[in-house]
Order: sequence, then C-alpha cells, then structure tokens
Amino acid sequence: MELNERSLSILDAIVEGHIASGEPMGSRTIAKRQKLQLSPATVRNVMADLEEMGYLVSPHTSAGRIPTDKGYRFYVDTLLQVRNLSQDERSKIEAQCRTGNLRTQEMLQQAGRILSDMSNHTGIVLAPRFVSTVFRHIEFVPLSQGRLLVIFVSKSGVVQNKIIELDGAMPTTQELQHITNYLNEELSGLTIQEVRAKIVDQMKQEKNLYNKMVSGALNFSQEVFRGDIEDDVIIEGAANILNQPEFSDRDSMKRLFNAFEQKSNLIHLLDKSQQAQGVQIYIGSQSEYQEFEGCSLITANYTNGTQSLGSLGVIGPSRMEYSQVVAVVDYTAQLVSRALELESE
Amino acid sequence: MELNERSLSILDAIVEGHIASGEPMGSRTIAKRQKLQLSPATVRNVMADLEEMGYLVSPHTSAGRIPTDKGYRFYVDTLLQVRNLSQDERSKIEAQCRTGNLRTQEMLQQAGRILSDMSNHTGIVLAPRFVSTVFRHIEFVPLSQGRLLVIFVSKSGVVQNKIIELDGAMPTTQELQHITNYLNEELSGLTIQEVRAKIVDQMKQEKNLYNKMVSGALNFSQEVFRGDIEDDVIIEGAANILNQPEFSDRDSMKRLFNAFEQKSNLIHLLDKSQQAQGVQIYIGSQSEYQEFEGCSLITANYTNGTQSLGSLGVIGPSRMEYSQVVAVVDYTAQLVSRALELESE
DNA sequence: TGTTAGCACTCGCATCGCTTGAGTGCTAAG
DNA sequence: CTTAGCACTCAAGCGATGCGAGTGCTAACA
Repeated sequence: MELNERSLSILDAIVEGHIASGEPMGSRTIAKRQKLQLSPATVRNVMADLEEMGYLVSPHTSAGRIPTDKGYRFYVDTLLQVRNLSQDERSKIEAQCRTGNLRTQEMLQQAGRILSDMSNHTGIVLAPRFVSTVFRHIEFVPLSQGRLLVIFVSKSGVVQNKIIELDGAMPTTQELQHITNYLNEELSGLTIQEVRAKIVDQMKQEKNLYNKMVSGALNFSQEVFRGDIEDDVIIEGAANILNQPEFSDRDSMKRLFNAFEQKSNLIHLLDKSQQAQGVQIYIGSQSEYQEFEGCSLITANYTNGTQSLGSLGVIGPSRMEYSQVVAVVDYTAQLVSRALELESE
Repeated sequence: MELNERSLSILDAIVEGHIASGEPMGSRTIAKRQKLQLSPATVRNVMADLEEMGYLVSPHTSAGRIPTDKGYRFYVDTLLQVRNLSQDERSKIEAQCRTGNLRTQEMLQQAGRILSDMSNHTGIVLAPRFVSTVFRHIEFVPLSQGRLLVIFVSKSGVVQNKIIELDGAMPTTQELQHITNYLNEELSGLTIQEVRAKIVDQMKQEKNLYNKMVSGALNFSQEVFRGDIEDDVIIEGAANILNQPEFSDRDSMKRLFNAFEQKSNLIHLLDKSQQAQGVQIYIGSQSEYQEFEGCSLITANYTNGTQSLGSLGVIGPSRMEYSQVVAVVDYTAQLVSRALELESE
C-alpha cells in the first residue's frame, strides 16, 4: 500500500509538528494546521493507517502519535524541504571557517564549534584521514634509547607525529639528514597510500642498483610509514546533549557520552560518510550502533577540491530541525572544502 | 570555641558516613557507629554545636546533617587519613603510566584515563606548559602565501606547532636551513623562557658583531618565540559526572560540562596547583569559580625530576572518597614524574 | 555539671483516590 | 468516503493521609 497525497501531507504535518513542539501530535491539532480541511476523525483514520505501516507510534493509548525511526527516515527522504540560510547565518559560518592565521586543526575545531552553535546540538569533525593526506614534509628527531620521533606535515598543514622504536642502530645525524632530504624530495605531493606503494616499488628497483644509502633509507622509511596514525575526531558542544529533553534519562545520556569518549563508532560512521558524496543522514538504530538509539547524525564530507579528506556533521536527537541542520552542515562542509582548497594550492 | 576530641570524632563520623552513603546523617546512626559509646541525645547536642559553628547543615528540619564546604575543608585538613593503595591498584596505575612506545601526549592521556577509572570521577591533566618546557628541536616548513609552519619538539618529546605570518620575504631554503641549524645548536637544553631571554641577550651582542646571518636569524626567531601556545588540558571520563546523584539537576551538570569545554578556569586552577608542591584540594566555591560549586578538585603537580611541568587530578562532587582519590592522584603524579624523568635523560 | 531517657513535634516522602482532559476507536449517519 | 457523536482509556495533577526518620527540649540521673 503506498501513500497518497493526503497521507503524505498528514505525515509531514505530524513530523514537523512533533519536531517543533516535542509533544505527541493529536488528530485535532493536525486537522487544524492542515491546508486541506479535514475533520479530526478523518485524520484519525489516516493516522491509524500510518501507524499500521510503521511510520508512527503512540506512546500510550490516550496520547497523540510520534514518528518512528522509519517515519523520520521517510520524512527526511521524501518530505523534507531544506531551508535556505539567511545572509546572517551564512556570514556567521564564514567568519569561523576562514583559515587566516590558523592551523588547519584549529580551523576544523572552529567548524565543529559553529556546527554546534548553529544547531544547538553537538558538532563533530573527522580530521583529514592520515592515509589519504598529501605528504608535504617529514622530519626526524632522535629521542633517547633508540627511539625516533617522526613528524609528518601534510600539504594542508596538518602536523602528525609518531614514535618508532628502531630495531637496528640509530642512524647518524649525517645519515638521518640524507634520508630526510631524500624522502622530502621523492615523496612530496603523494598521498600516504601512494607513498607506501612507492616505497615498495623502489625497493624492488634498488635491489638491482645497489645504492647503499638509498636502500638503507628505503628500509628505514618502510618502518616509518608502516601502521596507522589514529584518526582524530573533534567533538564540540557535547554539553548541548543535556538540553535535549529526549535524553532526560541518565542511561541514554551516559551511552552517548561514552560513545563520544570511545570515538571508535563515531569514526566508523564519519568514515562511511567521508566516502560518500554530500549530505548523509543516519537515523536512530539505523546507524547500526545502539549507542545512537534515539539520535540522528547528519554529516557531509569535505574535500580539497579534488579529493574527499574527511567529514563533519551534527549529532542530536532524532527529533531535530532537519531543515535547519542539513543546511548548516552542507554549507559548513562547502566552506571547509574551499578553505582547504586555497590552503593546498 | 575549639573542638574537643569528642566533637572531632563525631564530625569525622558524619563526614565519612555521608561520603559513604550519600544520605544525611542522623544522631542515632552516628551514636551506633561511634567508638566512644554515646547516646543519640548527646550526639545531637554536639551536632547542634557543630552546626552553629558552620561545619554542618541539615537540608530540612527532620533530616540528619550533612557537611558544609567548611566541614569538608576541616575534614580534609585535619581528619582525613589517606589510605594506602593495594598492590593491585598500584600496578594498575603503573601499567598505564609507562611511556613504552608512547608519545608523552598519549601517556598523559592514559594517566587521565586511569585517574578517571580509579576514582569514578573525571580525570584532568594539564599538559606541560609551553613556556617551561625544555627546548630540544625546532623545524620550519614553508606553507603557501608567506606563512611558515614552526614545529617545536620539547625534550620530553612533546610536539607543538604554530604558524607565523612573515612580514618580510620568506627566507630561502638555504637560509632556513642555516637558521634551523643555528637555533638547534644554540638553544638546545634551554626552557622556552630561557630561550626568549637568550635571544634578547644575543641581539644586544650581535649589534656589535655585525654577523649578518646570525642577526637575521635572531630577528626571525624573536618572531618565532613570541606569543604563547595555548595550554592543553586533557579531560577524561566526563561522562562519570552523570553517575553522581548530587548532579541530578541539569543546571549543575550543564555548568560543569561548560567549564570542561571552556577549559580556561580549569587551566587557571591547574596552573595554581602546578606551582605548588604535592597534593592540593580545592573544595566547592572555595575554588573561586561558581562552576565548581558542589565540586571538589584534587590535584598534584608532576615534574621531570628537577622542575614542575604540569599538574593532574580528579574533579568530582564534594562528597567524594577523599581517602582513595588523594592516594590515586598522588601516586599517579609520582609515576608520571618518574616517566618524564626517564624520558628527558 | 555533663549525660541520658523520654516525648512532643516537624517535615519529607510515598501512597491512595479522585478529577480532568486530551485523545482514541468504533459506529452510524450523511 | 467522510464526518459527527459517543463511550472509553489513561497520563498527569492534586490533595489527603499515614509513616518514619530525626530533631529540640526538658527533666531526671550519676
């Protein structure tokens, strides 16, 4: 059974009404705010149908209806009208996403903050993923006890570092300098993925050339580029969770905060979104993770013009002003992309 | 009027009882758990006195008494018996505060986590303060548009970076290399404070020497070391706030979480504690900040053997197992100090 | 003079019953 | 197919009530 014009209109009114008020919607209320003039009784019939189809539930017999996850999903997919941002809102976002004198990391944090501020929910940003960042510069600093600090700088100016434990002897300052120069020359402009491929490639070639220095450097750098650097998630405005009446019970709040601290599930979702184009909406348990039951996650990926670097978005209760939030997330992702594009020129 | 033996014992019993149970303590309960056998009536008399002196209040007429901030303060200052950690607890902490293959930043984060886990409250760590870290290495990476990425590595392996906007022309790679070498040689082993002093000092001398390269380098590095790098606070286990029944009202929770996000007040308190020796306890409003009303903050500074680098601790409700938490904070600070000491050898 | 038993009193809290009103489902008429 | 009407349900708010923990005061006791 598919939905006709009238059912759509009523479902729309219920979802939007519930989002606005937070209360279950009764037939009277809906009948009033409807364009097509219908009596409450008729609306009730339609609502009963919608409930049967799984778009609505009523919390108890004598209450109105609220949307289910499926209801929100349907609303978002077919009924949602994304509103346009006002000039005011646009420039507010722009002011935050300008790189100016900021490091990329800080700019992303600002973006997270503005996402949180403008949505009144929690802003999240997945920083550019290590494996797909473009290599700009590498540097080695010897620490004590055969440990070596490796510092990477990506093209967009993100600084990452890790420590490696050297199996063999620590190279001399001379050697280290050579290796550094070599790597910086050879690898500049490649993504980490490409860097790894290149190292393997070169190693095969060098087998024949017998250039000791180079082959040493290659062995060494394989060590350096092995393993991942943990992906970074920026979370801003977690305190806003406390404002949401739907998370009044401690359990769901606790679940959410724990998810923020663990980050891994969040990273997974954001990663999925990074691989997609444009705005993605995950609703409630459809996100696969129980922690996000009752939550929706609205994300968009950002790029440097050619390549998707990471993603950002907003997490909040399913009862969320999608129209507003989608617009904000979308616009923020665009601006961040533009800023990074300039940055990496 | 000062407190006699008996009053002390009763105050002690009330505070500890309240900490353990969370309930207001009545005279009957106290009379029972007392060593010196006293009747409830006598206890009531003493309690009335203690209330008059401001150590106790009763939430309402027909309830028992709970400690005031002043009461907690007194308890902490004179009655508290810090318990010894079990071997089990010690090794649990030790396992986390080993540097192993970790960067200092990660080790500190681990420390925050263990503080949170073992106290069931929120762990906080003030990372080594920039101005007092010992300089190990500096590196420059030119970015686009006359912007220069500066990377500092401290002796203990903490990586910090900032971007400077160049007034004049970007130095050539050659010049940059010279400057880098010069600075790394000249400044190694000094704290940032000392570095700044040294630069000023040298500039005076160079006036006479007319060595163009060096004086250029000095001008430049003054720029580099000007201004601060924001201090970093690590907060772990904020979700534990939700477990505390004393923060059941949203307002106080919200206040706390906001304080966590703003960080500045927290930094101020931790900074104060860094400058002190050993364990510090701030109770409720005595911390000067309203955000922390109803909270206590237990901190200790950590060192690299010679110099205080930062501080760490636990924040939670005033009704807190001080005996346990003080021990944990103290021991963690010791271990972190030891780890950093090894690190910087 | 300090300690204790006794007692009247207070007050938060949980329980119960009641009312109210929003909202439903069903049925029968338009 | 739509709508008016009606009986029914149930959450939520309200006041009365009883219970019990705990107090302060007083008078007796060592």
